[in-house]
Amino acid sequence: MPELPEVETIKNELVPHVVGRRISGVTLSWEGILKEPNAQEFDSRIAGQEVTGIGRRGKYLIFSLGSGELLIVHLKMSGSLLLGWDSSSPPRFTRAVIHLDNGRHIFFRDPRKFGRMRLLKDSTSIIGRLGPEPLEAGFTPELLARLLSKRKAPIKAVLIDQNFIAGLGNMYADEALFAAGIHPLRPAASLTRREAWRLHRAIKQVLSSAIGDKGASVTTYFRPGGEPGKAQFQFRVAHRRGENCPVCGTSLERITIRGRGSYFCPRCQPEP
DNA sequence: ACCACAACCTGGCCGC
DNA sequence: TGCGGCCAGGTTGTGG
Repeated sequence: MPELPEVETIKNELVPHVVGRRISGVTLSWEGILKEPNAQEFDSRIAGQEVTGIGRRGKYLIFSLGSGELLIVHLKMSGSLLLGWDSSSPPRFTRAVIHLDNGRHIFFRDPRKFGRMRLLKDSTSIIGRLGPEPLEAGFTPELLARLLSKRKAPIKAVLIDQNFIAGLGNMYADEALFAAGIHPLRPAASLTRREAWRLHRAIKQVLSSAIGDKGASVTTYFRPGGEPGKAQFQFRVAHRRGENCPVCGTSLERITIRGRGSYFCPRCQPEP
């Protein structure tokens, strides 16, 4: 599932192949992948544009175009962007193909059809509400502690709220809570100052380490060249129900919080 | 402002 | 071999 480390990796690995190229056209194999504008207008506005840069905000990928417009892509749960030379044999579940002027193509593959792309003149409506970027300097322990003190919901639910912090998803929230020794059902405001600081450190560590491993290939995530990431091998609790805790040996548990599977160690992360 | 939940989607896996 | 049920979970919209 693409969270911040996966989207960051995709961005980094697309840049050398895509920035400076022109988009000769886009083929929609499934029109629902385009959120706005309509297909006809999209085609006329994007054809011939140079990609001048690729950025990331939270889990959004942002392609800057020569006209100043932005192509904003969200991969949701099962999307990937794969580079290839042969558009006559796209990967299975390809929903759109972005054709580049050097004969290369970006295949937007997405089995579950949750992913979307849109063409906008201005990104503020999309990313303006997002919380702070957890790997940037503005995300300080003091800021995290202050934000947490205002929220009564379970800390797990708060961490995956994109308006609270941008980019953290289900897997890395579980990993950060384990690293900080905090039970996922603890009310956010109940964290002590010391716990908030531990959590701040854990979030940064877990995300940076996963970027170093080029993301986690738990189910459908692949890098643009088709290779998997390696971060899943570093997971200590996520998707490991029934396995033994790497710290204390206790059997790891899974509970559902806000409809999301939450994995934790009942001993290292004591009940609220 | 905060909180909670349903809906959107479909493939892969497991047990029977 | 087939089939039903579970699991994966980011965002949006709705309502309290």
